[in-house]
Amino acid sequence: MINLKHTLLGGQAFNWDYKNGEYIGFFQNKIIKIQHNATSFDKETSKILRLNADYSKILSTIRKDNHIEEAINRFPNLRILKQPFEQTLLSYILSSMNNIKRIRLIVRNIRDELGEDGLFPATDVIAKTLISKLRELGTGFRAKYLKETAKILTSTNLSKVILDMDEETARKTLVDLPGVGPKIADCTLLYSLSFDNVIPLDVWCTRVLVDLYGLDPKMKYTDMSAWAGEYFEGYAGWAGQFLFEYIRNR
DNA sequence: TCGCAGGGCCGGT
DNA sequence: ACCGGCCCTGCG
Repeated sequence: MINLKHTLLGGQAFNWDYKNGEYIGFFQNKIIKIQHNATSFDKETSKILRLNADYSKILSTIRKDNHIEEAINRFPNLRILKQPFEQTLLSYILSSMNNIKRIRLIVRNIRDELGEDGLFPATDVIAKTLISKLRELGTGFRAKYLKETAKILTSTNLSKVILDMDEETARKTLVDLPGVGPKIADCTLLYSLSFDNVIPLDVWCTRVLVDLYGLDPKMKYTDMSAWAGEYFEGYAGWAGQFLFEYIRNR
């Protein structure tokens, strides 16, 4: 059984709700529903949930100490999602200096005011929306970043070519976008592009690495990231997700 | 109540 | 490399 609750409603997606026994996710081109007790999934849902990932191998690789062990036991069958690129990137632009509850609210404001039929709006719609309108929806200082990045996505073939890039090339490309720094780039690399050894170092994950793993809090982002990547041997992203949920819910 | 902090990033120095 | 500022609001 997939841990749908913590996978869909945890920290890696902002577009799912739980209602009447089913999880409902809104995307730019479709609504996806998953029964809470589902044991089989259609092709599309399987792809999003990454059912073909070698879960037992991932777990056996990252089980390196008591902290991660506890986190895994606390959130059994937690998965990393594979989410559509543009919506993921745009949503995470809203995450900077924000909290999850409010990010979820803003994402819904954008859906309700700019989207149609309950869908998240197409990227070109966001690109054409006035900054003032975006600010009305609660985006704050991120409004111009959201619009500018949306404009770049609609006027280039970035969304297509990034799918064939290696990790470093993709990261550099992402960081060049307005409102996208190392953290948001890493979220996109992991939650959409499936680079499993990328660990988005937000305040929570940094706190874990400092408090539980003894890293120097003054370490630079890239150094801390490299440490985690080596320690968790290819699956730092998965380890980070367990630890993130663990520390946020303790 | 009130001040801090929230899945950071940008621009100036 | 470092640091102040930033929209807005949830939370203790």
